[in-house]
Amino acid sequence: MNHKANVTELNHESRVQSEDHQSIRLWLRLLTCTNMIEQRLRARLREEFATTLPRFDFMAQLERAPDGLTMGELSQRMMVSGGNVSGIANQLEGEGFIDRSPVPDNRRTLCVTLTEQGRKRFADMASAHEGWVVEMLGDLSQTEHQQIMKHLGQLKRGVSPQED
Amino acid sequence: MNHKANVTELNHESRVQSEDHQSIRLWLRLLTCTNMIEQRLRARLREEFATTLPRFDFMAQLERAPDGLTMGELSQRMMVSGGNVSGIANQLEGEGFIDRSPVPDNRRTLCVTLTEQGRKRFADMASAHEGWVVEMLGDLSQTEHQQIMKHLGQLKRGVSPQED
DNA sequence: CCCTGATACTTTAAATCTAAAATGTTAGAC
DNA sequence: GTCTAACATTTTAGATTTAAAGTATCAGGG
Repeated sequence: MNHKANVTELNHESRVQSEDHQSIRLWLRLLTCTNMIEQRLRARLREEFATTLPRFDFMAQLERAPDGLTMGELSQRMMVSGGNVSGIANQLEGEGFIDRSPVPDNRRTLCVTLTEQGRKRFADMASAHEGWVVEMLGDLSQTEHQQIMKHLGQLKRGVSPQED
Repeated sequence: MNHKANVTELNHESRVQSEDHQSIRLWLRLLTCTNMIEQRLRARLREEFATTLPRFDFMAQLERAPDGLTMGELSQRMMVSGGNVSGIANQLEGEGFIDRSPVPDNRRTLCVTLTEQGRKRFADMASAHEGWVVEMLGDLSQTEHQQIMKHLGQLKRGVSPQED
């Protein structure tokens, strides 16, 4: 019995049934796509750079903010808890990839920046990372890319404006 | 200075810059959408049902498989490691929501099913969960829904067929 | 000045998650 | 029958994550 084709398709969406609401199907497909990509990126970063996705994300946020970011800004942008950011920052600081320096007018705040070594390290990883993402998503045509971006943009706006 | 509008927009995509590759932007937007939804669902499940997303996911997979699933099938469908599934199964079994029973023709395998109590418990959570998802994604029109599903389907197929 | 509440960050405790090793079972080769 | 490799699951060790509590700082009113 050859059920390989089925097996490779097993994921969150396996649970949908005909009576399921459209929105549930969409959510599960979204979750599946993200998990698939995330798992592959995670494995590659570990194999080739002995690092993790959150550590990469941390450095990526800093690379794009030449003036540095506060711990709180990093937490927001990475969409993880503050305690999480503290932990990763401790590691990266210990390894010499980032600096945490006090801000003159607010002693509560720390400004985090990449060190020169951190920038170099990130540059290596970033080009490999971009290659992996293009490998996974690059098959889509220009038009398809734009359409998906547009639709995810709508989706994002729909999710956002909710006050509890 | 009113920068509330900016603050609420901070997320993974904050790091994109004009020279970034299209595929990176798409990936970050996908990640942002998924994280936003996941965080809200996680909070609601905790507040209203004192449970977690992986536990909910575990039970959801079972609900849709009346004949039960093996531990391995659960691992695949939930897209998490086997050890993880063992841990959650221990909890849910201890609480009386699932059964793990041996399979006659293969003593390695366990068949996991929802107990009656588990089915009842899940039914409560599922209807609330569906409401939350519809609340977030339901604003999209029928056509938009279909288009996004189609595009994510393409994306999923593009990510999938990669052999390391 | 002294409170009060908000803010920025860190620490803590508990749950989750992973990769890898360990255990027990199966199937096929010989 | 015995060996070997593959398989299904659990266990282990360690890293990650979160929510919540804790610490320190700030800002404003009285």
